[in-house]
Amino acid sequence: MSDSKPVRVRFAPSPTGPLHIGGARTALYNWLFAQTQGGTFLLRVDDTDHARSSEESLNNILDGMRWLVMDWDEGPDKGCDFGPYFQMQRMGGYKPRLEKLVAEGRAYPCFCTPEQVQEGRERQEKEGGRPMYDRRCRSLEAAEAKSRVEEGEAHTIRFAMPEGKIVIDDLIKGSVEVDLAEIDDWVMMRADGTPLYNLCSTLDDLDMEITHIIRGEEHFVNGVKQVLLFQALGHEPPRFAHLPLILGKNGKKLSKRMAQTNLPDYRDQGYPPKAIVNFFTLLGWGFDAEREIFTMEEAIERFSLDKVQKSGSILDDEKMSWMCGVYIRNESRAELLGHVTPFLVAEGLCTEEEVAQHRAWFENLVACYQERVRTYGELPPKVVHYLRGFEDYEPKAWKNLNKKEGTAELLEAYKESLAALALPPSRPDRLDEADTTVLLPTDKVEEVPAEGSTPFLYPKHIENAAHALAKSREIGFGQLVHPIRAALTGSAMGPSLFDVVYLLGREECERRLDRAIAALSK
RNA sequence: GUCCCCAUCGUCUAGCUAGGUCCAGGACGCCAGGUUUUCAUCCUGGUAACAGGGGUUCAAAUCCCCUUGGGGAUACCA
Repeated sequence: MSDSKPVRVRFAPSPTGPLHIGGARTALYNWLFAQTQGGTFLLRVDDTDHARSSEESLNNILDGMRWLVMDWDEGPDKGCDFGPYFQMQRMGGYKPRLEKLVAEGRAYPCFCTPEQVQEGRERQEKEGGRPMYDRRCRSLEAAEAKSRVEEGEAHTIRFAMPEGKIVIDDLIKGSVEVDLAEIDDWVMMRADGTPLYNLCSTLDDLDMEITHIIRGEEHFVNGVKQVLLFQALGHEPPRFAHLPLILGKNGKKLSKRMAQTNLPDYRDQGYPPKAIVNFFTLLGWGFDAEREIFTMEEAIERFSLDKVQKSGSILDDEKMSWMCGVYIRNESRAELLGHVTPFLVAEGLCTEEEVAQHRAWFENLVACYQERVRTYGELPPKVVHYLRGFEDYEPKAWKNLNKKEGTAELLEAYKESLAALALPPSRPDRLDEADTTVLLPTDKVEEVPAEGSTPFLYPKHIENAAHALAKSREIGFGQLVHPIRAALTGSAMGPSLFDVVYLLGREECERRLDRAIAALSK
């Protein structure tokens, strides 16, 4: 039984486009399986579709795998015993065995043109049968075939399908009986002499001692062809596990219309890779009855192929989004800032140097938005006003400013009350101590020291002052807070207002209050 | 069309292998409350499913059959 051999699995993408999320999940399940078995996970590039393969796609796939932290034990960039890991570089091994199969009558040259084959298919379909190659070249005399080949006549090599039935014992689908008469005499080698997927893949899996082939369900019929080829070659085939597909919201095969299908897009928008991996692991497999958030280490402890769902699953991007939020909320402020910085820089809001210089302030800033974003990419637009100011008041904010008579005067009073408080200075004169001593957001601060006992004012103290002001003017706290938020941020939403005041610092708060007062008096 | 696979809340799933503990559990979403200076987070509660029909059995979400529905495959693509 192949089970006794050391487990070796492979992810074998064809570099014809960016890494698709379906492919990423296939890779993930292979990786997971290898981990659970203490086996080897290798990456092989199935680039026999030379017309569509590109180096760009290859790099894209490799980057995507690395981003998801699925490391491979063997692959294109690693020197190992079973290389090379590009099929196009393994050509030498294909020809002799192909010739042997022809000599044995297990494969045969076919001189039909694509057009002739197509006609044959259409005719059969019209007659109510299955659209298959009519196998006319299979009955050619061996000698005749040989001489035509030697004369250089264009031909493909087809596999001579045996008769009868075969039972595939799929690790996910279970036993499936297939009538061989349903399957074409498939082409192993093109007329131009280049080999095709089912040939290369089989030979490579054989040579690389692959024990388990885990891949998408669309390959199921290929599995039958490959088993037959293994047998024709006199070898025990590996075990197969065909994963159900990921479907779009309408239950149809996932397409670009329905969701993002390319992994790089998720990375570019700032989805946390761990959340993606968690989510895709869960899509088609259940951790247990109660939990859906888990680490890969935990998944490895209990992952098994026979627990994989047999039916396709619809990608629910709302749930994925929720899960991303969970992961972001669980990050430390330093991790969060590390992940967000590239997005801030890409938006031109700051440079890496600035972040490094004012690390404490930036950590406080992003920490205030940690519960308000689900991807790293959502953060920059929310914090742009701290770094660049804002152009116009949002309609809702403007309404909050204008709701009542006397708001300008109220803002003036607030500004004066601020003058009495020990607010930290605004950037660029900000002091690091202001943000290393006082950590935001306040609702995560457990204990606030008494006012005056520390050199820096806590947002809580700023809030106390605001309460006092509201009381003295006999207005509700909300009546005070809403216009101030609008004046300070141009928006009606955001973190605790006094965290905002703290982050902005004295001069900037005064500036923005003045601006609002001026705007109101127009 | 033909062949293969699948079928639990709108969605992801637990339960099905060894039928009773399931008038079906969790999560996302949604709805309603609570916390709160807004938004978000958080907490509480609610909504909602065994596709249909036949069997087998004392007993079926769990086993069998049919129907229906969905998916995949039918390339000198992978």
